[in-house]
Amino acid sequence: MKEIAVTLPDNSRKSLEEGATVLDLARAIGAGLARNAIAGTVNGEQVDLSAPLHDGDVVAIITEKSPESLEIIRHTTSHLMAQAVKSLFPDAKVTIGPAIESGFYYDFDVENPFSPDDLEKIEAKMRELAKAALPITREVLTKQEAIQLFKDMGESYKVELIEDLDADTVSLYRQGDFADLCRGPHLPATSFCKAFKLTSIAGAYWRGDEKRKMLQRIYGTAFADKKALDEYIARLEEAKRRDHRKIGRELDLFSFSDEVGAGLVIWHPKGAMLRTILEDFERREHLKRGYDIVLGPQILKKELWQRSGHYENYRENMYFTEVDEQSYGIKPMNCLSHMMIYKSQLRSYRDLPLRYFELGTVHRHERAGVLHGLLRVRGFTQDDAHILCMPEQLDAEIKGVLSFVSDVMGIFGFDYEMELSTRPEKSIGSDEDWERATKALQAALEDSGRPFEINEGDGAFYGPKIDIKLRDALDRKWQCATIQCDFTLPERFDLTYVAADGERKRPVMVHRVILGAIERFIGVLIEHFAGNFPLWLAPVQGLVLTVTDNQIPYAQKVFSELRQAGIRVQHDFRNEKLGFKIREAQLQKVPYMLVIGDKEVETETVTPRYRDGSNLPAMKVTELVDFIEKEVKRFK
RNA sequence: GCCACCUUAGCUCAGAUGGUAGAGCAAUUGAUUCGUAAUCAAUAGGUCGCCGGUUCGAUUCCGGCAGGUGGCUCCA
Repeated sequence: MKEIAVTLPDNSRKSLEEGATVLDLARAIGAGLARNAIAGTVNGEQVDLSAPLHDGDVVAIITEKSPESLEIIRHTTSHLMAQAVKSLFPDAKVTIGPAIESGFYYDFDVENPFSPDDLEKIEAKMRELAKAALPITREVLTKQEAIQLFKDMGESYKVELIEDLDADTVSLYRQGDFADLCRGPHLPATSFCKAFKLTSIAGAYWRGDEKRKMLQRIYGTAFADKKALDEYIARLEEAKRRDHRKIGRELDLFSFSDEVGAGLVIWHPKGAMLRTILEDFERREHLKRGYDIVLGPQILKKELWQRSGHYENYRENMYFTEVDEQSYGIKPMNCLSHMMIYKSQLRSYRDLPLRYFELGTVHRHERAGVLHGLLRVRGFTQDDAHILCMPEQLDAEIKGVLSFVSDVMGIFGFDYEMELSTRPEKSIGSDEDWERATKALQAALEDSGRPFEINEGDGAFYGPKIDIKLRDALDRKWQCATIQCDFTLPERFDLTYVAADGERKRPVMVHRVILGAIERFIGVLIEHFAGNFPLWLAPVQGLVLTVTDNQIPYAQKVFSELRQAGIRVQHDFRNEKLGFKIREAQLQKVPYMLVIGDKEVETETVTPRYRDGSNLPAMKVTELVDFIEKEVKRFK
């Protein structure tokens, strides 16, 4: 018998008989490894345990503990689900079923949509099939054979997929009487699916195209073992507790009203205070960095929107109002007034860069189905700025914005993800402009030292952009900061500056937001802190509590002194037991409860209790003010 | 906009196979003056999202609309 040798991850070599598989290798290394093995990596490519090895291969065994195992487990579980669906609903046509970040899904074309009861039936069937321990086998067919096979099965979506594939052969996985087109790899048998749960049903367009048929998508999740699944479910429950819509109501921050309109936020006193704190913070930070604060009107003449191209490209999302036979567009963006400010006088290269900052409230008619709490609304305020600069200043300006983003996110304790979107097929502007702008964005990203992704062809038609995304409690990504280069508007509005040589030149425009929309940012902020805002952001920093009615006169004095010192305090002098008042303050997540009983009256002090339950020593009001001011300065 | 589901008191939720509804918390009133997560009692509170249809009768069945939830699509 011939022997082959393979290399393991630790660079050791192992000799095997010719024809040995990944599983044979695992066995040769150890029985325990063979038991835990679920797949392998050969020369950098993931393969099944049953894949044969060749002389010189570099091989690694994937076990349940390997980071890459989750995707394989989920992918196989999605096949298991498809098998269950086919067995319960033989008329269902299968389409695609990948693993995703939080689990997996599979799309089916069925006559009648699935009901929640169906979900339970399908899950039960999956358990039955898993228990049956059906081996999962791989075979390779020619494209023609595969098309014929799926045609015979009546799986027209699969036929379409295979026809579009750019390959001579395709691989097919079988388990029991179920077969699916798939690249793999997969678990060796259905019994390896040990911990899964179907989570929801949704509609989804075939191939993501809203003009094509809507399929039924079933979402589920799967893990290596029950413990990990339970942890995931616990995380979901925690996310529900942190939901900004729930906390927003409980802390009385904001509301929506169908009498007012969908997607229009009503800020209550505490929410409006939180907003104001953020806005003040923003104004200070922008002034520090050389921005000028500007302010434009809410409505601008329709003709101006026609000139900018918004009327042509964005009209569907705009609100209009007509007065005295003149149509006005309610602004969906803030750029136009900023352009008008630039144009209000002749600009010299010595004036540039100009950075106009506006906390600009905009209205966009987002489609009804997309609204989501504070995270997707129809009226919102952006921390918007437009930088007008010479092309050669672009690099420095973009770096400046990125470091601004980094500073601000650091203060809030947010981690974020960055994406660079490049020139789409439909776009305007010269190759040279695009290249310069894209390079500037990329250089700034590289300079930041953080990882980033590139979305080829995903830029705006008027220029490339950097998107910065934060995650909500459910790990959904929301775009907050964005930096976009724009070649159109300076052109359309004929913006110029006088260069050193006396020539008129065209400035470059950068649109950018740091927090994005204040509404969305607050939504993410609420979930991030679960409503426990740090002292500098807390709309109510302290609550003065009396033990009995006897302390009210002194407590009143303390309360006014704190107010005068600029501390955001409220009081609770109700005739309730202290325990009850503490409980309420705790539920309101007030950082400091300032307890006043006979002791404090006598010594002219207050005893602060932090919301984590710890007590500070009794202190004078002036000491408390100093303490709070210090904490606020540390953004704590 | 599309698919599915949901809408009952301020909030969280029960409920009747069609005969106009209940709990807890909150609110109000009274008693209690009690030092670190719920004092006790009483009272009040709902055209059962809105508009149509079927029916002797609709909160319940059907249709439309509005709002919401989870997705899809979109996101200049």
